[in-house]
Amino acid sequence: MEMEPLYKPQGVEERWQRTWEEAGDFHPDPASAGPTYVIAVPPPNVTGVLHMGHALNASMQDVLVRRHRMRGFNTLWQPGYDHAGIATQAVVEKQLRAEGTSRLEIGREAFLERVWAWLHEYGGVIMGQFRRIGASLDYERERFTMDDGYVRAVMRFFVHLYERGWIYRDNRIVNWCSDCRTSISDLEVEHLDVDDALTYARYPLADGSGSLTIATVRPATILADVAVAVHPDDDRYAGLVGKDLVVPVVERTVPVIADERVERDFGTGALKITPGHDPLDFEIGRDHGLPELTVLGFDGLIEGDVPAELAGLTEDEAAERVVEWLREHGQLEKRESYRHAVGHCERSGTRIQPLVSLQWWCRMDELARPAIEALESERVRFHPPVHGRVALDWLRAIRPWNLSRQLWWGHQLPIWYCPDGHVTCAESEPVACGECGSEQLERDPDVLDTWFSSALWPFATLGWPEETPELRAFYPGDVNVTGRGIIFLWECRMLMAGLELMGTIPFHDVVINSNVLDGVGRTMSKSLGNGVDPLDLIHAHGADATRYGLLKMSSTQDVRFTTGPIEEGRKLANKLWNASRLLLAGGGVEVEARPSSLEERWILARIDATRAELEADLDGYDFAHAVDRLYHLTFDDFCDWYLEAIKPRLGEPDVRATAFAALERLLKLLHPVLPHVTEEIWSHLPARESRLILAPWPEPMPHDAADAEALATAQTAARIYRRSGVRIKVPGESERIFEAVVRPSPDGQGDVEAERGRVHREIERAERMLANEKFVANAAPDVVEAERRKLADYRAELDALGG
RNA sequence: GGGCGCAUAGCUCAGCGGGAGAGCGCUCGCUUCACACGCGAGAGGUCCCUGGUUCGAUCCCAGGUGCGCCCACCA
Repeated sequence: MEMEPLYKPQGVEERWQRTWEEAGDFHPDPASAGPTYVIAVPPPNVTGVLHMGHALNASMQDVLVRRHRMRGFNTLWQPGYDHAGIATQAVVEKQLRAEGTSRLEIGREAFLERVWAWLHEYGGVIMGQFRRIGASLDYERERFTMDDGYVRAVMRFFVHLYERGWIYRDNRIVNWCSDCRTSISDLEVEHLDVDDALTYARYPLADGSGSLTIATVRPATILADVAVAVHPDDDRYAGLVGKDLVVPVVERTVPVIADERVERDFGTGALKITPGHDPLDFEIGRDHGLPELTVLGFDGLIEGDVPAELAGLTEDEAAERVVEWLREHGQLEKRESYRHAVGHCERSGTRIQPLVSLQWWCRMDELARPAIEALESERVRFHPPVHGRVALDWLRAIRPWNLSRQLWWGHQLPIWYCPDGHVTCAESEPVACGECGSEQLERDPDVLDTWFSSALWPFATLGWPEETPELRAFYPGDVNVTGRGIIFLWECRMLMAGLELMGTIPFHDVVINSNVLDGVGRTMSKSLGNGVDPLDLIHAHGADATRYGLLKMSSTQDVRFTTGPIEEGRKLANKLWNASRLLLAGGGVEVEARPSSLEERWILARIDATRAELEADLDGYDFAHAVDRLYHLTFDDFCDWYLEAIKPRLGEPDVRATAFAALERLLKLLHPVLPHVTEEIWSHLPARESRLILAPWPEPMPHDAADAEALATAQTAARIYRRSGVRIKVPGESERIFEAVVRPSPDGQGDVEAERGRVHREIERAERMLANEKFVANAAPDVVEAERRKLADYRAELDALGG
C-alpha cells in the first residue's frame, strides 16, 4: 500500500476497528489461563449519545485495557447500557404529549411497549460511537440493565435485602418532583439559590391573650400546620409553650411546643410545624406525635382539608390567597425578600416538593460498614485520593435509601399484596400470599431507583446470580473510571453491593476523570448549547488525535476545552507516519536490534527509559503526563536526534534492522493511546504476521548511562553551534552525530556574543550561590555538589565560546 | 452554613524548596531529497496580593482577594 506524505485517519481507523472486532481481539475467553484484567464501562443511558465526558472516560479506559492486553492479561472491557428510568420515561412521555395523549391515557402496558419500540428504533446508538473512537470493548458481551438476566439479578438483590430485614415500607417525607411525578433520592436533588419572600404571619393565641409571629417562605403550607415550635431556652416564648394557637385561614387550633432543633436567631425564633411538607418539621412532628397533614398533592396542587375555594390551586396561587387573607385579617406583619438555597429536581429542574408518602426504603448502615472498611484499609483506592475521603464521609453518615419510584419504566418491585394487606416479597410472582394463602395478589406498581440496578453492574453483567464461567473468570474486576458526579450514586453502591453479594470488592482502583468545560469554564450542556461533539472532532482530526488530545487535557482538575491538544495529537500521528515512511521507503526484511553506534544504543535505551516512566504514569492513572512523554519521545528523541543521526547510514542493512526494531518498540508504547495509526504502520513493517493490538508489551532492557552522557555532549555542542556558530570539539561518536544533526545554515554565524552573555549570567548565578557560606553550610551536600558541577560545565562552555 | 480545590507566558495547562516550562498563538529565516500537520531561531512572565518560616520560596505556613466544585432540613 502506498504511504502518502499526509496521514489521513479517515478510512484507516474504521478499517482497523472492523478488523479488530471481527478477529475477536476484544473478546476474551473465560477459559483462558493466566491473570485477568477487567473494567466494566460506566453504562451510558440507553437514550444517550457520545459526549465529551464519555469520550474522555472511554479514552482513559481504553489505554488501560489495551496496555494490559499487550501485557498478556486476559482482558475484558465490559460494555452495556443503563435503562435510565426517569430520563427514558420522560423522553417517551414527551413524545406522547406531542401526539396529544399521555401515559395515563394509554395505560401501563401500552406505555411500556412504546418505550421498548422507541428504544429499538432510536436507542443504543452509543456503542457505535464507542467503536468509532476505537474503544476495544467486548461488544459481543453487550448487556442492558433491563435484559432478562439482569432483571433476575435485580430481583435477587431486592429479595436478599428484604430477607436481611433491611428493606421496609414507611410513610415518610420524600423529595417529590411534581413534574416527574415521582419521589427522588437526596442525591438527585440539586440545591439552587432562589429569590423568595419571607412572610411574617401572626398566629393569635386561642385564649385571645395575644399572638405569636412566625416566618415562612411557603405561606401555602400554613394550611397544613399542626403546631408552632420554639426553642426550649428561648425566654421570649417561655410562657407560651403548652398554649394553643389558631392557624390562619383554616382556623385550626394547634399547640405551641418546645424543640431544640428550632433556631432562635432565624426569623422570629418561632417555627411553624408542617410535618406533611417539610423534612425538619416532619422529624419534629414524629417526635412530638403530631399529625401529618397534606395539602399539596402529587400533582403539586392544593388538596385535602382546606377551604373549597383553595382546592386545585397551584402552590403559588394558594400562597397569594393566604397572604391576602392574612392582610385582610391584620395578621400579616411584613414580607421581606429572601435569597436561599432550595432543592430542585436534577432531572427536570422543578422545585422539589417535600411531602409525606408511602415508600419503600433500605437501611444502609450494615451495607455501608464493609465498604467503609474497604476504603479505610485502602483495599479500594480513589484517584485522586481526596474523593475517597469524601466517599468515606458520606458512607459514615449514610441515610436510608428511598428505593421506590412512582414510574412505569424500570424494574417493578418484587412485592405483592393480598386483599388483607399482607406483603409477599419474592423473585417471581408467588402463587399465594405468604401469610394468609390468598391467591388474589396484586403487585406493587412502583419501580426501583435506576441506581439500584447500577449497583450490580460489575457482576450482573457477568451473569450473576448464575454461576457462569464469565463470573468465575472476570470477577472481581480491577478498575472503575467515572465522573465525580456519581461517586455516591454509583461507586459507593457498587462497593456495598459487591461486598454484600459477592463477598469481595468489585475493583481495587476508582479513577475519577476530570470534567471537560467549555472555553470559558462552564459545564458543557445541551441547554447552553456550548457542547463540543466528540464525533465532530473525530471527523476533523481522527480518533487517535481526539483520544490523545482528551488525555492530554485530562487532569485531576477540571479543564477548559481547546482544540490545541487534539491538533497536537494529529501532528504526532502525522509525524510518526512520516518517520515510518522514511524508514520503510528503503525496504528491508529484518526487524532486529543490532545497535553498533552511540545513537542506536541511546535511542533503544531512551525508549526503554520512557517505557518505565510511562508505566509509572499509567500505574498512577496520570494520562496527561503519559501522553506528553510519548509526544516528546517521538518528536525530540526519535525523530530529531535518532533519525537525523542515522539518516546518512540508512542504506546499511544493520542500521535499518535496528531502526525497525526501535520503531517497533515505539509503536508498542504509543499503541494504547494511538491504536489506529500505530496498527496501520505496524502492518507495513517487514515480516508482520500478527496485529500490534496483540503484540507483547516491550520488556525492560539494560541501560548504559555512558551512552546517554555521550549523546548529551553532542546535543550541547549542537545547541551552542546553532546559537553561536561556534563549533565545540567533541570526541568520537558524538562528533559524528553532531555532523549528522547540524546542518550549517547558509546564513552563516549565529550570535556568539548573545550566547556568551547567556552563559556568563549562569556562571555569575552559580558563583554567587557558592560564595554564600550559609548556602554551602546548610544546603544538602548533593545540591551543593550539583551546583559546583553546573559551574564547571558553564565555564567549559564559556571557554569553548572563546571567552 | 460545613468541606475541598484552583489562581504560573496572549490561550490551554505542566512544574511545587535551589537555573521559570510545554503545546498552541506571535515574530524572523528556511519549497534542506520522511513530514510546511515540517525544520531552525526568537520575543513574551512583579509564578494573584500581604505577611511569615528558611542560607534560599512560584513551591511550605498564616491572612486576604477572585473563581470553581461537593455536602447541607435556618423555616
